[in-house]
Amino acid sequence: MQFQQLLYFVAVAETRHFTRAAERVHVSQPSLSQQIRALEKELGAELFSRARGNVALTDAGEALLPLARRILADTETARVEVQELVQLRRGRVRLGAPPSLCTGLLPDVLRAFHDLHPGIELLIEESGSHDLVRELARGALDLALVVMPLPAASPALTTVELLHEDLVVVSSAAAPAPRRPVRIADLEGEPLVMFRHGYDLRELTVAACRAEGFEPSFTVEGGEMDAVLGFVRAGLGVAVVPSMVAARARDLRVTALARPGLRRTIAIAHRSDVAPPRAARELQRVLFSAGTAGGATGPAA
Amino acid sequence: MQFQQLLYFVAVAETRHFTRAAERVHVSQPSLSQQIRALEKELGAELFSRARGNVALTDAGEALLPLARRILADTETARVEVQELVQLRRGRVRLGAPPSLCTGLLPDVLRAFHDLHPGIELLIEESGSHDLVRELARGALDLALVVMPLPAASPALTTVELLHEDLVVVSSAAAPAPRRPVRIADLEGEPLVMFRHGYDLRELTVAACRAEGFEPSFTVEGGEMDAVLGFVRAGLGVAVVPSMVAARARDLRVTALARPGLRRTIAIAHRSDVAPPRAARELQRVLFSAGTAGGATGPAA
DNA sequence: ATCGTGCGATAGGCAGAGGCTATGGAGATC
DNA sequence: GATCTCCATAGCCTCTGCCTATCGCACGAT
Repeated sequence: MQFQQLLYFVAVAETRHFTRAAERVHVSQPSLSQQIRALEKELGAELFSRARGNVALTDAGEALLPLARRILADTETARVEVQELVQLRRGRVRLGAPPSLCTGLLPDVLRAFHDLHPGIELLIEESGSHDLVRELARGALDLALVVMPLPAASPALTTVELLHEDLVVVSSAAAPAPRRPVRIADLEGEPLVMFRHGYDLRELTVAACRAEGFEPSFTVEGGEMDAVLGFVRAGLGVAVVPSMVAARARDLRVTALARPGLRRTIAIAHRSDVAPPRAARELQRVLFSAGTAGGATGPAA
Repeated sequence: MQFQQLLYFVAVAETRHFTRAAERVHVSQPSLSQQIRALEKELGAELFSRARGNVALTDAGEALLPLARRILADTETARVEVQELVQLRRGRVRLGAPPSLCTGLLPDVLRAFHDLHPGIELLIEESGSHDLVRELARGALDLALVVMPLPAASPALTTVELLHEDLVVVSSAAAPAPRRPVRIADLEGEPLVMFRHGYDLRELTVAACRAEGFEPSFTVEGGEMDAVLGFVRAGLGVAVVPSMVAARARDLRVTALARPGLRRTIAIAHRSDVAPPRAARELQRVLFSAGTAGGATGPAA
């Protein structure tokens, strides 16, 4: 049994006419007759009574017709469904990202992506890089934005650098302006508002201070991104955040760090062994065009 | 898209293994790979992610799988349904027959047929030959038992003689026994119980009397078969009926007609231009074996 | 590090299936 | 009775699907 045979069969059933059915399916009449015969032979039953000038379904033909129609409709559905995935009219991307990027980069990028492909479902997992790497490996995520370098002993992931973010110091607009530009060493003794454990920014900042030979002092610690910014706004201290996040908090004073400053590298990661779904690759593309077009520094040359 | 490709696709999806899938569907592994590739190319999307040692469905594959399963299940159903018709496990016969045969021949034959093929639906249309011929031509009946010869101007029907029935005279067991054997001429003046118009038996009997030069006289006329027998039983007169019917009315006196007597020829008719359904052909076969095995005379040599 | 092993992809050849054109033959039509 | 319509048949060609043989690659064991 073959799809063409069913197609021809339905055409004959509907036209009650071999020659016209052949025209409809764009084959010669003998080819159509031959295929109908082959189908009848395989099923072991005549499907049409070929009375002169009056082709009619036999009982076997009547039994086959609805199933043939359904099979053909299903094949069409299959084609359409796959096409919708291919053409990004439907689909799903499971994207992991650290909180700082969810606040800074993602809103605009996801908005742009959604405008391009409104049929694609976007699932965001907001976690530290460590968790994201694990979820990627499990197959629970298609893509993740991660802070480089990845934790040691990472599973086989492919990473592509997306952008470098400069870190800046934010402080309350009401407080006295700090010296500009701020050096890391200037943060010694400075009251800091610090993220909870798990933020890459925390590890990065603390490591930088230790490299300068001091332990940073926290007035408040443990909050998420929004809370940290709120504490800073309330004058509880200053915080080190990505420039992209600082740019969005317009009522805070933003001070750059003195060279060489602090920067972190954001990369897009996915499993090396399986190609991400079409929609995920498209999101990756949009992320890159946004990354290079936006204010942050693009990937290293 | 082809059925085999879907079959191979489902096999790979279920085994997650090209080589084992190829074994399962009894083709070589390259052939299977090639067909999967062809399917992927036609659909324009990868269906499997071929990670080393871990073949997995892509999103397109996930979308296709349920439809592929359903399509394959439908083809199997189609095969089975047609087979059931072919093997007479299912089906329908629309049989027309005159009342005398519905009373005489059919009960036993239909019982035998039903025992052979309990899944076949039997629809009986009880009418005069004239109506039956019309219904056959319309396609409302598959087969009809008709009294020969057919009415003039019959549409293109194929008839096969089934049996010759002798007509006999039945009379009340309580009434005085008629002379034996009765001649047609003896019916002159004899009170007759006569069927309603439309019975072939009526036309046949009246024609026979007229051929002898007299008009038959009816005490009661217009009843169906059962009513006529009842009137005879009640002593209202005698009636001319087929021997097969008379044999079933055991409380009536049955008297043969003197040679050459009266007989009628029963034939099986169907449209010449379309072959009857399988079940109808089978009923035809059973009718013949019953006709030759039963008490009546078989078809003319 | 090297080799063996398992697995999917690739190459090349063969046979069959399905398509086409041309033609046959049986009813219907004028 | 000539013609027309329409489905079946015949013969040929191409393309496809299957096969065997082999490659390439990653992984595991030695």
